[in-house]
Amino acid sequence: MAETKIATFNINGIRARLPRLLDWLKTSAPDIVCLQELKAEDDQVPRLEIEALGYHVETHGQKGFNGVALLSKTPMEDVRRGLPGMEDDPQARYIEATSAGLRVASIYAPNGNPVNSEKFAYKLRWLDALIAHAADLLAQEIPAVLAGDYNIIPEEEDCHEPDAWRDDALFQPQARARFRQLRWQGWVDPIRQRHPDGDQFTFWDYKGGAWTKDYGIRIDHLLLSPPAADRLDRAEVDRMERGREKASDHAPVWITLKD
DNA sequence: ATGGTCGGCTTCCGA
Repeated sequence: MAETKIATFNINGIRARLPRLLDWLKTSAPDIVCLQELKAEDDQVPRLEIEALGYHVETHGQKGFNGVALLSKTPMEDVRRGLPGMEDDPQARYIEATSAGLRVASIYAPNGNPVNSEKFAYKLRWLDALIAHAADLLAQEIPAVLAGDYNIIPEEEDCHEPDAWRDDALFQPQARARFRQLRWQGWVDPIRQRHPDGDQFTFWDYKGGAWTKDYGIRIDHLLLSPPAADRLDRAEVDRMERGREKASDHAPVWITLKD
Protein backbone atom coordinates (compact mmCIF):
# COMPACT_ATOMS: atom_id res chain seq x y z
CA MET A 1 0.00 0.00 0.00
CA ALA A 2 1.15 3.52 -0.70
CA GLU A 3 -0.18 5.05 2.51
CA THR A 4 -1.15 4.13 6.03
CA LYS A 5 -4.50 5.46 7.25
CA ILE A 6 -4.86 5.99 11.00
CA ALA A 7 -8.15 6.97 12.61
CA THR A 8 -9.44 7.82 16.07
CA PHE A 9 -13.09 7.42 17.06
CA ASN A 10 -14.82 7.88 20.41
CA ILE A 11 -17.66 5.44 19.80
CA ASN A 12 -19.56 5.96 23.07
CA GLY A 13 -20.38 2.31 23.73
CA ILE A 14 -18.95 -0.38 21.47
CA ARG A 15 -21.95 -2.68 21.94
CA ALA A 16 -24.56 -0.02 21.24
CA ARG A 17 -22.46 1.26 18.33
CA LEU A 18 -21.40 -2.01 16.71
CA PRO A 19 -23.46 -1.71 13.47
CA ARG A 20 -22.20 1.87 12.97
CA LEU A 21 -18.62 0.88 13.75
CA LEU A 22 -18.65 -2.04 11.30
CA ASP A 23 -20.20 0.07 8.51
CA TRP A 24 -17.63 2.81 9.08
CA LEU A 25 -14.73 0.32 9.09
CA LYS A 26 -15.94 -1.06 5.75
CA THR A 27 -16.36 2.30 4.03
CA SER A 28 -13.44 4.17 5.60
CA ALA A 29 -11.07 1.17 5.66
CA PRO A 30 -8.46 2.58 8.05
CA ASP A 31 -5.32 0.52 8.60
CA ILE A 32 -5.13 1.40 12.30
CA VAL A 33 -7.99 2.57 14.54
CA CYS A 34 -7.88 4.06 18.04
CA LEU A 35 -11.21 3.60 19.82
CA GLN A 36 -12.37 5.27 23.04
CA GLU A 37 -15.31 4.89 25.42
CA LEU A 38 -15.89 1.20 24.83
CA LYS A 39 -18.06 1.14 27.98
CA ALA A 40 -17.36 -2.57 28.09
CA GLU A 41 -15.07 -5.10 29.70
CA ASP A 42 -12.53 -6.93 27.53
CA ASP A 43 -14.70 -10.05 27.24
CA GLN A 44 -17.76 -7.94 26.31
CA VAL A 45 -16.07 -6.47 23.23
CA PRO A 46 -17.53 -7.99 20.04
CA ARG A 47 -14.13 -8.88 18.68
CA LEU A 48 -15.18 -11.65 16.25
CA GLU A 49 -17.21 -9.21 14.14
CA ILE A 50 -14.26 -6.80 13.98
CA GLU A 51 -11.73 -9.54 13.26
CA ALA A 52 -13.98 -10.70 10.40
CA LEU A 53 -13.18 -7.38 8.69
CA GLY A 54 -9.46 -8.16 8.84
CA TYR A 55 -8.44 -6.39 12.05
CA HIS A 56 -6.33 -7.49 14.95
CA VAL A 57 -7.94 -6.28 18.19
CA GLU A 58 -6.28 -5.20 21.46
CA THR A 59 -8.48 -3.82 24.24
CA HIS A 60 -8.13 -2.20 27.64
CA GLY A 61 -11.71 -2.40 28.82
CA GLN A 62 -13.63 -1.47 31.95
CA LYS A 63 -17.11 -2.31 33.16
CA GLY A 64 -19.61 0.37 32.19
CA PHE A 65 -17.29 3.33 31.61
CA ASN A 66 -14.16 4.41 29.76
CA GLY A 67 -12.28 1.64 27.90
CA VAL A 68 -9.94 1.99 24.91
CA ALA A 69 -8.89 -0.26 22.04
CA LEU A 70 -6.54 -0.52 19.10
CA LEU A 71 -7.52 -2.16 15.82
CA SER A 72 -4.92 -2.84 13.14
CA LYS A 73 -4.79 -4.73 9.88
CA THR A 74 -1.21 -5.71 10.69
CA PRO A 75 -0.23 -7.54 13.90
CA MET A 76 0.43 -5.53 17.04
CA GLU A 77 3.46 -5.94 19.27
CA ASP A 78 4.59 -4.69 22.68
CA VAL A 79 1.08 -3.81 23.85
CA ARG A 80 1.02 -1.52 26.89
CA ARG A 81 -2.15 -1.07 28.92
CA GLY A 82 -2.42 1.96 31.21
CA LEU A 83 -0.52 5.25 31.12
CA PRO A 84 3.01 5.15 32.55
CA GLY A 85 3.07 7.18 35.74
CA MET A 86 -0.60 6.38 36.45
CA GLU A 87 -0.11 2.75 37.45
CA ASP A 88 -2.69 2.92 40.24
CA ASP A 89 -5.34 4.47 37.98
CA PRO A 90 -8.45 2.24 38.09
CA GLN A 91 -9.83 3.92 34.95
CA ALA A 92 -9.01 2.31 31.57
CA ARG A 93 -7.90 5.28 29.46
CA TYR A 94 -4.72 4.31 27.63
CA ILE A 95 -3.45 1.53 25.36
CA GLU A 96 -0.33 1.63 23.18
CA ALA A 97 1.19 -0.79 20.70
CA THR A 98 3.51 -1.06 17.72
CA SER A 99 2.04 -1.91 14.31
CA ALA A 100 3.02 -1.19 10.72
CA GLY A 101 6.24 0.39 12.00
CA LEU A 102 4.37 2.93 14.11
CA ARG A 103 4.04 3.35 17.86
CA VAL A 104 0.34 4.17 18.32
CA ALA A 105 -1.64 5.07 21.45
CA SER A 106 -5.40 5.25 21.94
CA ILE A 107 -6.09 7.93 24.54
CA TYR A 108 -9.21 8.81 26.52
CA ALA A 109 -8.26 11.75 28.71
CA PRO A 110 -10.51 12.59 31.67
CA ASN A 111 -13.36 15.05 31.09
CA GLY A 112 -12.64 16.96 34.31
CA ASN A 113 -15.98 18.62 34.94
CA PRO A 114 -16.85 20.38 37.11
CA VAL A 115 -13.90 22.77 37.23
CA ASN A 116 -12.06 22.98 40.58
CA SER A 117 -13.26 19.55 41.67
CA GLU A 118 -11.27 16.39 42.38
CA LYS A 119 -12.23 15.32 38.84
CA PHE A 120 -10.53 18.42 37.43
CA ALA A 121 -7.38 17.79 39.50
CA TYR A 122 -7.37 14.20 38.20
CA LYS A 123 -7.62 15.48 34.62
CA LEU A 124 -4.56 17.73 35.06
CA ARG A 125 -2.61 14.97 36.84
CA TRP A 126 -3.44 12.54 34.03
CA LEU A 127 -2.37 15.03 31.35
CA ASP A 128 0.90 15.65 33.21
CA ALA A 129 1.62 11.91 33.10
CA LEU A 130 0.81 11.92 29.38
CA ILE A 131 3.23 14.81 28.80
CA ALA A 132 6.01 12.96 30.64
CA HIS A 133 5.43 9.78 28.66
CA ALA A 134 5.15 11.72 25.39
CA ALA A 135 8.64 13.14 26.06
CA ASP A 136 9.98 9.59 26.40
CA LEU A 137 8.39 8.63 23.08
CA LEU A 138 9.85 11.70 21.34
CA ALA A 139 13.32 10.83 22.64
CA GLN A 140 13.10 7.52 20.79
CA GLU A 141 12.87 9.44 17.48
CA ILE A 142 10.41 6.93 16.05
CA PRO A 143 7.18 7.53 14.11
CA ALA A 144 4.53 7.74 16.83
CA VAL A 145 0.87 8.75 16.98
CA LEU A 146 -0.98 9.78 20.16
CA ALA A 147 -4.62 9.67 19.10
CA GLY A 148 -7.86 9.98 20.96
CA ASP A 149 -10.33 12.05 22.91
CA TYR A 150 -8.17 14.58 24.76
CA ASN A 151 -11.21 16.38 26.20
CA ILE A 152 -9.39 19.64 25.38
CA ILE A 153 -10.57 22.41 23.05
CA PRO A 154 -7.15 23.76 22.04
CA GLU A 155 -8.07 27.22 20.69
CA GLU A 156 -11.05 29.51 20.26
CA GLU A 157 -11.46 28.49 16.62
CA ASP A 158 -12.02 24.93 17.82
CA CYS A 159 -15.50 25.70 19.15
CA HIS A 160 -18.62 27.29 17.71
CA GLU A 161 -18.92 29.83 20.53
CA PRO A 162 -15.99 30.21 22.93
CA ASP A 163 -18.06 32.03 25.56
CA ALA A 164 -20.36 29.01 25.86
CA TRP A 165 -17.35 26.94 27.00
CA ARG A 166 -15.54 29.42 29.30
CA ASP A 167 -16.58 27.61 32.48
CA ASP A 168 -16.16 24.09 31.11
CA ALA A 169 -13.20 21.86 31.99
CA LEU A 170 -12.59 21.24 28.28
CA PHE A 171 -11.69 24.89 27.68
CA GLN A 172 -9.83 25.78 30.89
CA PRO A 173 -6.46 27.53 30.48
CA GLN A 174 -4.72 24.76 32.50
CA ALA A 175 -5.98 22.06 30.13
CA ARG A 176 -5.24 24.09 27.00
CA ALA A 177 -1.74 24.85 28.32
CA ARG A 178 -1.06 21.12 28.61
CA PHE A 179 -2.08 20.56 25.00
CA ARG A 180 0.25 23.40 23.99
CA GLN A 181 3.02 21.78 26.03
CA LEU A 182 2.70 18.65 23.91
CA ARG A 183 3.00 20.78 20.80
CA TRP A 184 6.03 22.66 22.15
CA GLN A 185 7.64 19.28 22.85
CA GLY A 186 7.48 18.66 19.12
CA TRP A 187 4.16 16.89 18.53
CA VAL A 188 2.32 18.03 15.39
CA ASP A 189 -1.47 18.53 15.25
CA PRO A 190 -2.26 17.46 11.66
CA ILE A 191 -5.84 18.79 11.55
CA ARG A 192 -4.56 22.21 12.59
CA GLN A 193 -1.84 21.98 9.97
CA ARG A 194 -4.12 20.97 7.10
CA HIS A 195 -7.11 23.13 8.16
CA PRO A 196 -5.61 26.32 9.63
CA ASP A 197 -8.94 28.16 9.50
CA GLY A 198 -10.52 25.91 12.15
CA ASP A 199 -14.13 24.68 12.06
CA GLN A 200 -13.04 21.05 12.16
CA PHE A 201 -15.35 19.96 14.94
CA THR A 202 -15.29 16.38 16.20
CA PHE A 203 -17.98 16.42 18.92
CA TRP A 204 -21.55 17.65 19.00
CA ASP A 205 -23.57 17.13 22.19
CA TYR A 206 -26.68 14.97 21.97
CA LYS A 207 -28.45 17.65 23.99
CA GLY A 208 -30.17 20.71 22.64
CA GLY A 209 -29.93 19.89 18.95
CA ALA A 210 -26.21 20.72 18.89
CA TRP A 211 -25.63 18.73 15.69
CA THR A 212 -28.44 20.45 13.79
CA LYS A 213 -27.14 23.87 14.85
CA ASP A 214 -23.49 22.85 14.32
CA TYR A 215 -22.66 23.71 17.93
CA GLY A 216 -19.52 21.59 17.81
CA ILE A 217 -16.10 21.47 19.38
CA ARG A 218 -12.77 19.90 18.38
CA ILE A 219 -11.55 17.63 21.18
CA ASP A 220 -10.42 14.49 19.31
CA HIS A 221 -6.82 14.82 18.18
CA LEU A 222 -4.01 12.86 16.56
CA LEU A 223 -0.60 14.13 17.62
CA LEU A 224 2.37 13.08 15.47
CA SER A 225 6.02 12.75 16.42
CA PRO A 226 8.34 14.51 13.93
CA PRO A 227 9.27 11.27 12.09
CA ALA A 228 5.53 10.62 11.62
CA ALA A 229 4.71 14.24 10.75
CA ASP A 230 7.34 14.16 7.99
CA ARG A 231 5.13 11.59 6.26
CA LEU A 232 1.77 13.38 6.67
CA ASP A 233 -0.46 13.55 3.63
CA ARG A 234 -4.13 14.11 4.51
CA ALA A 235 -5.97 14.91 7.76
CA GLU A 236 -9.77 14.92 7.88
CA VAL A 237 -12.84 14.63 10.10
CA ASP A 238 -15.48 12.09 9.02
CA ARG A 239 -18.16 14.62 9.84
CA MET A 240 -20.90 12.73 8.00
CA GLU A 241 -20.73 9.90 10.55
CA ARG A 242 -22.20 12.22 13.20
CA GLY A 243 -25.37 12.67 11.15
CA ARG A 244 -26.22 8.98 10.85
CA GLU A 245 -28.86 7.04 12.77
CA LYS A 246 -27.65 5.90 16.19
CA ALA A 247 -24.46 7.93 15.79
CA SER A 248 -21.88 8.48 18.49
CA ASP A 249 -21.68 12.07 19.75
CA HIS A 250 -18.14 12.12 18.30
CA ALA A 251 -17.06 11.90 14.65
CA PRO A 252 -14.01 9.90 13.54
CA VAL A 253 -10.81 11.79 12.70
CA TRP A 254 -8.17 10.34 10.40
CA ILE A 255 -4.82 10.95 8.76
CA THR A 256 -2.80 9.29 6.03
CA LEU A 257 0.96 8.83 6.25
CA LYS A 258 3.06 8.24 3.17
CA ASP A 259 4.94 4.95 3.35
C1' DA B 1 -43.02 25.91 23.44
C1' DT B 2 -43.20 26.17 29.22
C1' DG B 3 -40.16 21.08 25.91
C1' DG B 4 -36.49 18.76 22.77
C1' DT B 5 -29.74 13.17 24.76
C1' DC B 6 -27.66 8.83 25.38
C1' DG B 7 -25.45 4.39 27.31
C1' DG B 8 -24.99 1.61 30.94
C1' DC B 9 -23.16 -0.39 36.68
C1' DT B 10 -30.64 2.13 34.51
C1' DT B 11 -35.25 5.39 38.32
C1' DC B 12 -29.09 7.46 38.82
C1' DC B 13 -24.51 8.74 36.98
C1' DG B 14 -21.13 10.32 33.71
C1' DA B 15 -20.59 12.60 29.61
